[in-house]
Amino acid sequence: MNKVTISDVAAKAGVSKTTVSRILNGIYDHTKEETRNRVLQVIKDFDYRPNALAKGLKSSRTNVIGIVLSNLKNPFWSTVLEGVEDVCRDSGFNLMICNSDEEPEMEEQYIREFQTRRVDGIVINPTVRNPILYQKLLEQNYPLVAINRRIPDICIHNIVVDNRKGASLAVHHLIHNGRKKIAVFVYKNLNVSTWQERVEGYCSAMLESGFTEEDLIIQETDQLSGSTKETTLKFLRDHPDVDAIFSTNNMMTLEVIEAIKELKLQIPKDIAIVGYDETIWSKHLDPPLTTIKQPSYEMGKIAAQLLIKTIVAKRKPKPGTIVLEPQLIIRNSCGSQIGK
Amino acid sequence: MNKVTISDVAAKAGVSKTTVSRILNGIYDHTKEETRNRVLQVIKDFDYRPNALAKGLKSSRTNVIGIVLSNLKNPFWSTVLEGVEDVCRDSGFNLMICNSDEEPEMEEQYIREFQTRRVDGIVINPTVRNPILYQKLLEQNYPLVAINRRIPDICIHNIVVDNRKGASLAVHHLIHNGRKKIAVFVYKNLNVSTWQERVEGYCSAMLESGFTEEDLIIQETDQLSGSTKETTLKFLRDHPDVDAIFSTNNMMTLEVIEAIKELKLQIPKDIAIVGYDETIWSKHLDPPLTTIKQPSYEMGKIAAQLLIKTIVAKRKPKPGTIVLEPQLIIRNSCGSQIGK
DNA sequence: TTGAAAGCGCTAACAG
DNA sequence: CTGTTAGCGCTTTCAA
Repeated sequence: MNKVTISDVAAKAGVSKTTVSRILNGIYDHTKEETRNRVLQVIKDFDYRPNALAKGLKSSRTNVIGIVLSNLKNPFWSTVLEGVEDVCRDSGFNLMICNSDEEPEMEEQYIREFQTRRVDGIVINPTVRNPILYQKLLEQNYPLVAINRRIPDICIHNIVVDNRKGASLAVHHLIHNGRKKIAVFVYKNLNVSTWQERVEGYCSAMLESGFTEEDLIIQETDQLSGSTKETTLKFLRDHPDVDAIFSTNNMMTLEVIEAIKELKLQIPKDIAIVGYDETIWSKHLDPPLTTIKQPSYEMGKIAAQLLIKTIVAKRKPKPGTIVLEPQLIIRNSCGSQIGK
Repeated sequence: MNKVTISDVAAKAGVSKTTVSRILNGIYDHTKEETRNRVLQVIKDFDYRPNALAKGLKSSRTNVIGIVLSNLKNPFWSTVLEGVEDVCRDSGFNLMICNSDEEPEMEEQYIREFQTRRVDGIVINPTVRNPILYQKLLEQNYPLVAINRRIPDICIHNIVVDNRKGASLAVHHLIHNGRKKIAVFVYKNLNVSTWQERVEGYCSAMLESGFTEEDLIIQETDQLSGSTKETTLKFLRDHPDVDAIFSTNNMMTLEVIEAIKELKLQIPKDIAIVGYDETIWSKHLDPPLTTIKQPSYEMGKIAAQLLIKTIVAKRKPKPGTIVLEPQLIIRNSCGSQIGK
């Protein structure tokens, strides 16, 4: 492969490894321009590339960060990844990626592997089921930023979107469009703050708009492909009076719509629907979907920036929770009224 | 951070580093069970983790592979990535990812960085505009597998999907559904074999079905968001007699459909449409989209398996081109006729 | 302005 | 069955 080392370069240029190293790292202050040019020329001639392993071993900085995600299939995450990638590129970092698949054991194992590889820091969408692990990382002072989900009781960098606000936006939009029986659909999962918060946001928005506890309709559904469609079918038969559904996930929304159509109900005439997450296909659905957009690219970008800053800066940023704002994108799935 | 090294473990256990190293690497043949247990215990007590950098430096194997993609946004690629990820997990490899953004300079730079980090091999969706680079990699014997696009004239591992076949499937389906004026839409890009091949497949399928050169309608369009919609609008006005469009890309298809609807034309009554790539949303479009499915997950999986095999095996697999089969998924965007 | 030398943490002959 | 020793390719005092 690439067998040329710093010694080869030094020998050829008739200088010491030290000098080459200095030049490599831009420490020009102490090298004569002449030698510098000579060395640079040799480097080019040899197509020499410093071995990052050796460098990292010595300097305990690898300029690599890791990201652990849990579901690449969801375009929400590819967008986050893009944000992270762009920042890495601009900061001279490389990126390692892995998939916890929502399993705490996998999450723990991957984090260990990342540490083993001396990755400088980690961006993670946490399963939230490894509190002791997160705590330990914090104590080790290991640069870490958790995104999308809140990690309770542990003071680490945490970047989330305001899910209560998002839900509130959705519910109010529905109410302003004259809907009277509004249900919320949510995946079963006790540990995930995002979904809890969306349901909570739904509840408070309903209550503060004059609805009562009895008006709250919360339908849980399974994340297994296809099962939301079944759930929706059954739900719609059991609740013929429901005239609006707030669907709290982008994949879920697709199945909800499918079920509605299968029952020959019309959107938005019979049922209005607000989805969560703006995707490439949202506006191409029939009808174009009104949805809550999350700043996913920004989340990735901010997370990576924050992480890299805590890695390189002397004065580390104080950990805390950064809350990003969701946004209502109005299209035609709730009726024609514009704005709220 | 994690300051405990192999020496600490050795000292504590009262053995040499060699012994610890052997145990770490599962070379149990030459260690007494008693010492082994003692060492293992110390490792656990210390929560010791070998430094992968030092290991890689010594053994010139990092157990990391790199993947260079060009467009994370497209779900086709997230699926490929998933395939690669799954194989890595099963084989004890970690994955570095980057985004060439379709720019040859970026591609070259990232490949260099990967080599600098002593990544054991690379999976790449090549821009195909760096022939000398690919050639050099081949000569260096650097493990590399190119996916999705054909690299002409260079004998490296290359995994592609049969695009002519895919196009042929699409065109024949359209013809069997009675369409007479069939157009193909393709992105402008002279270097990308996938798109060329789809157009060629369209042409041959048309010609062998009794159409003549004059019947071929090839519409190029720009990859910039929104511009395909404009192109389609203009196209449909200029070609009012066209009754079918074969759209060679999944994003493109969304815009084509949007334009068709804007003109109040009906799918499939007025215009039939076959898309390329099966996505999560294909079946939820209005009407559900008939499309050519590519085995994207398999492509990622096979690529990673092949790459890892050439990395670890003594007898390297012979490079060559592996062709995967596309598949026609029939839904309702071409009329109701089932099968071909 | 430059270089010698001592490691970073690990592996792998080679000896015992 | 276990240890000694010599590096892997780089950075970084310290000295010249």
